Amino acid sequence: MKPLTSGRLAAAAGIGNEKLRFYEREGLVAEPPRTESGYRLYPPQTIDRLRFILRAKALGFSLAEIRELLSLQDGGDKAEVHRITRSHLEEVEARIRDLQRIRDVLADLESRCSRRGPVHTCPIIRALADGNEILEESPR
Amino acid sequence: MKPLTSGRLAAAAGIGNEKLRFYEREGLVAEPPRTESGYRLYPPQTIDRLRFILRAKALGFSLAEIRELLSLQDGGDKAEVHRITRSHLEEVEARIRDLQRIRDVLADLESRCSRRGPVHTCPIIRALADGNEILEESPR
DNA sequence: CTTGACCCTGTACCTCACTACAGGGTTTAA
DNA sequence: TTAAACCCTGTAGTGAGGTACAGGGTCAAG
Repeated sequence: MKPLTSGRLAAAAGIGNEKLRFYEREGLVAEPPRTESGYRLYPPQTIDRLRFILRAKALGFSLAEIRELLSLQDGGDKAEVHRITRSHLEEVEARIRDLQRIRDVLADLESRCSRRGPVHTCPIIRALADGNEILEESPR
Repeated sequence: MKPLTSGRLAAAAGIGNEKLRFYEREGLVAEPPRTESGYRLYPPQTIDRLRFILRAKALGFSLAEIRELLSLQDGGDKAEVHRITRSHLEEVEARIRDLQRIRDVLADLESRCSRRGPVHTCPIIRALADGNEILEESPR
């Protein structure tokens, strides 16, 4: 396969040209060689690198984490990969717990609110106004 | 109780002065009367309004949703309160499902990665590089 | 040889919810 | 009376992850 122009590479990865340039600025994709006239010519493996990025994003890794994972990909420390994954997993689990707490409160309030009558009798509004049964911890 | 200056009100609600001004600009807190010299003088009930805002935030409502809830608080439609809560609840539930899917993939990959050996044999890196067992749906 | 599709750089803008000044004026306690 | 502590306005910056031009240059088909 031959080198790809930025447009072809972006299309092959299913992203836009600007996003590709953004990833280059962010150091996720290496600066490719250029033609005489300044056009970027990407080696075809860059598609795999982009796919790697997109999959990691789908798993909720931040671009900073992805940058780390990429740097480990070719000859890094397995324990490091582990550490990053573990840390991300813990964050995800914490976020799930936060959201479940929120969901429980909301579901409870909702179920206890009859759809009729004056609004100030609504448990949702009352809970917000009076503060009973609402929690201290912060969601992100 | 007497009217409060912005600093006292902010302190009473446990927030900073600038945040208070921000909420005023955003229409969550009404513009209070002023002294001759332009100082804001808040009616003491404003503390309750701020607490309402903070509680709703703790439940993950956006400022736009909170603005709606506040406007319904004094004489709105109960069905509307319901609608907003329901819609937020559904969002929270969707987010939980996304994160659980992510958690499951991460936990599985992590458990299958021995901490030794070359990095390219690590299922985490392999999954990202080769794309097997990763999902299509996007998290937000 | 012209037209349109492509590529370049740089900068500005988007969302969300703040946060941080700069450059003043006012109030209060010692 | 003077210094600290407070208040005002307006504007700009943060972080994350992009998106959208403007104002050019280049390449391929007809």
